[in-house]
Amino acid sequence: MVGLPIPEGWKRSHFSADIKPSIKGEKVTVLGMVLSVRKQGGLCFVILQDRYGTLQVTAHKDRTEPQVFERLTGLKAHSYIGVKGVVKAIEKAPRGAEVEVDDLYVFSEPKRLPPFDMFAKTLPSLDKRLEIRAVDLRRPTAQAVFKIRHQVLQAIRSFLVEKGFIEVNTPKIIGSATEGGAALFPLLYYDKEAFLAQSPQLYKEQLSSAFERVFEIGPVFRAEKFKTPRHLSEITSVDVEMAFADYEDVMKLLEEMIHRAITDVLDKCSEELKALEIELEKPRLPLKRLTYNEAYKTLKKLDVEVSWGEDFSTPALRKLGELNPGFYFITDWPTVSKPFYIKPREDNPRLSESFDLMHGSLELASGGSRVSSRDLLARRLRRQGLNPKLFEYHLRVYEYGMPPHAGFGLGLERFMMAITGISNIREVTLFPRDQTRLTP
RNA sequence: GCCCUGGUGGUGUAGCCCGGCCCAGCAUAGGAGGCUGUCGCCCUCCCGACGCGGGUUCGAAUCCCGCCCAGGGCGCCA
Repeated sequence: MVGLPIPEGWKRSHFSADIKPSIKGEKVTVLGMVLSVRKQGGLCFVILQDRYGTLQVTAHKDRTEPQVFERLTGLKAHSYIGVKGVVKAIEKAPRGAEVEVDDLYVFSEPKRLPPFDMFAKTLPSLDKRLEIRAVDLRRPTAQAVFKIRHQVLQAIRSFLVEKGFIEVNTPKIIGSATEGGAALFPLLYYDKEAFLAQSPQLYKEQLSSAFERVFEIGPVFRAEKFKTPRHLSEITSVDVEMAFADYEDVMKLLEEMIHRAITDVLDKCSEELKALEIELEKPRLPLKRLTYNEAYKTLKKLDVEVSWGEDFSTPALRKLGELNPGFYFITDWPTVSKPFYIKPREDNPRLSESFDLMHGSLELASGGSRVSSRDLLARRLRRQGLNPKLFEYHLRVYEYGMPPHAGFGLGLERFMMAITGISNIREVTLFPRDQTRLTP
């Protein structure tokens, strides 16, 4: 029976969520995956999981066809089945209603056991689960993470669209580094050397001159050889760029965007939040804004090692996270610590119009006002040791005029970590890529 | 790349410091059976493991060396 098309009469009539006391007496066909089978003498309870949740299926020995009863009680978790039966309103049943089996169709049974139990308190190591990630994702708690992720993406998209942004996609195969540095994956592009894009940065800036407001949600690639619970080689970046705006404007946009995302998750994902035991709170706007210099002084006072002009070390960020739980901005970074396209402040060029969005000690996003003068951009490139010739394709656009613009890039997985409180980025990524993991 | 910790049945762990009491304990999954309102059911019985290679020793899961793998920390960043 494995591999056969869905047989006559076995199309789904109801989802689990539709089985309520109010439709008692109706004949239904439900399809899904078996989570558990509990036999109790002449009674059998099967928990079936589908797209919308779980449902109890019951069989009484004295009321069910003997073959059907035998087949049902013999089922293992991870079997994909169809059940025809009548909806009963039963107070003792999980959702106040259950389906009493008349007929059963088994689409597929597992040939082997997954190395974990669907409800187990103790899970196998993440490493083991990732080897058969799709099976791991059958666990209700694992699913909850990605249902929340979906809601976050929906919220971000509709928020940005409402604000007049258009969604774009830019090349992921590029001919030269976007921001310099060595953190790129090289690849062979026909007979040329090419790279996987580490950011849509330059493209989105260019596009902001044509469309004014653009955003892209897509993968970016980093070849950094880091093995930490918050780094991956491939991540999803939410990139936003806006003409006629400065960093204050886009900080406001960003905080409203995450507020909207969290609000929507609270409204629409209460089941998932419950499954993950998350106490999510809406951040209060405006978020706290801490300047780099303020943070620097605070850390210095606490005898944390800091060096002006450099990014904060991990231990320093941990300290800042202790002092500032939740979401906050660190603004006005030293110009030397930021990429060439970040605009120095007019009143003090040693500082830049830039910000990082933090959640505790975790960096979620960074952004700022951009340089819109071609000559300044070329000068900044040179000063950072980059070859302006490699960026000719980019500088060229600026010769034809460029509006002032600003933007940010938000790491979607990092944001998911902040929302869910999950401390390993792999756990909030369907198929994570890191130094050692290239499959599945 | 460096530093630190750890690898015991399908899975999660106890045992390791202080070698023999460990033909390795517990839980869960799996197999057999029992149970008519369970709800991560319950009860009885069964099955099943010391990462790999060398060494020390009368004797190694336990001590030593090498390798492999994993987790954490650091640098970098989202």
